[in-house]
Amino acid sequence: MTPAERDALVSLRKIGEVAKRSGIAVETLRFYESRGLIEPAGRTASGYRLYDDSVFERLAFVKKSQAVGFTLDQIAWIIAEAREGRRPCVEVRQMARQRLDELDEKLTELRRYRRDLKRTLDAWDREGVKEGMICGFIEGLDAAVVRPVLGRAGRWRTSERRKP
Amino acid sequence: MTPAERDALVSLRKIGEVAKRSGIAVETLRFYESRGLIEPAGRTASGYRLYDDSVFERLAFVKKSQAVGFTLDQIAWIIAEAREGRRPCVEVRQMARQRLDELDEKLTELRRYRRDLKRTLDAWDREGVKEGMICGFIEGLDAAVVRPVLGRAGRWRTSERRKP
DNA sequence: CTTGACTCTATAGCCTGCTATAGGCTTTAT
DNA sequence: ATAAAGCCTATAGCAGGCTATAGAGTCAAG
Repeated sequence: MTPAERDALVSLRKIGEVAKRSGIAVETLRFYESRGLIEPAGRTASGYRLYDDSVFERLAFVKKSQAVGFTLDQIAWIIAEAREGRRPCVEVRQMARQRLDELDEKLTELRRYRRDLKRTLDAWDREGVKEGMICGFIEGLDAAVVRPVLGRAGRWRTSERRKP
Repeated sequence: MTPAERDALVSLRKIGEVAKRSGIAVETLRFYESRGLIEPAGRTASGYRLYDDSVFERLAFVKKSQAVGFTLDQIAWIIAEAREGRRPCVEVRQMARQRLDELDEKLTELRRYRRDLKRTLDAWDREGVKEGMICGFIEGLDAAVVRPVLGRAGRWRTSERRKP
């Protein structure tokens, strides 16, 4: 019985198999480990990571947490708490609630944004190309359109870290 | 009459004043220049950038273009076209239309996403903390929730660059 | 004439979640 | 026995739009 066969009997998998089964790339799994999201059950004598099946549950947890919108840091924090026997329910709820609020904010922003763009396009269609630098581009937009541009840089959720 | 006074008479401003008037940071202005978005009307003997008032129009153009959702590269392209005497109306319209489509897509995605999160939170409130790793967190989410997670990493507009 | 505000270039960092590369061992299949 | 495939660590790069720092020159006021 080779070592590999022994491992297989107790369901220990190398990283490649975990990647295949989970659909998460090998490099990403190592990256997740570095971020404290997963960890191998052990290592072979030669240093290969060995995972038991609980890693799939863990990965599901990570994916679902991401689906809720948590950052990897938040997820790592939750996992660390859980590992120390705590159940950070209150905080997790709060985090989720905050995400919901952020989401609503973003939705409002995007809708307004979409409305403005639509208006501009319609104006172009109605009035055709006008004077101005580019096809009446500037004229087609009223000053109100010039807003913070969606939290700068087209991102959302990024903690605003700008000096006033 | 000092050189500075002469410049003032023909409305030539140094970068700091442009920054103050436009509300755009000095470094950002230089950054914009490096990206081909603006350029000084000239330089002083000692190398200071001098801008005439057209820079404000230009900056307004940039801001408005950003407000429509164009990337700096796109904006730079439009400006370059204009500088060569072309009026890339057709392309600009197409770009705007594409942005509108992307926006609609993103809105749909966000709405669905919000709905799922709301559902999860409501379930928590209704059923209280259940079994599971973290306060029934995993159980509270059904498999359908585990989706590409908003184009990965909470971004939008980023060109999808993942291998299948 | 000095001090401090301003400007210059060049380069690096931020943010997030990966993705890729280099260089070197180990295991598996032929 | 050998070569391909897989694994290891460490480090760098990407996307996008800035922001910051270092080190040095310039200019205006007191």
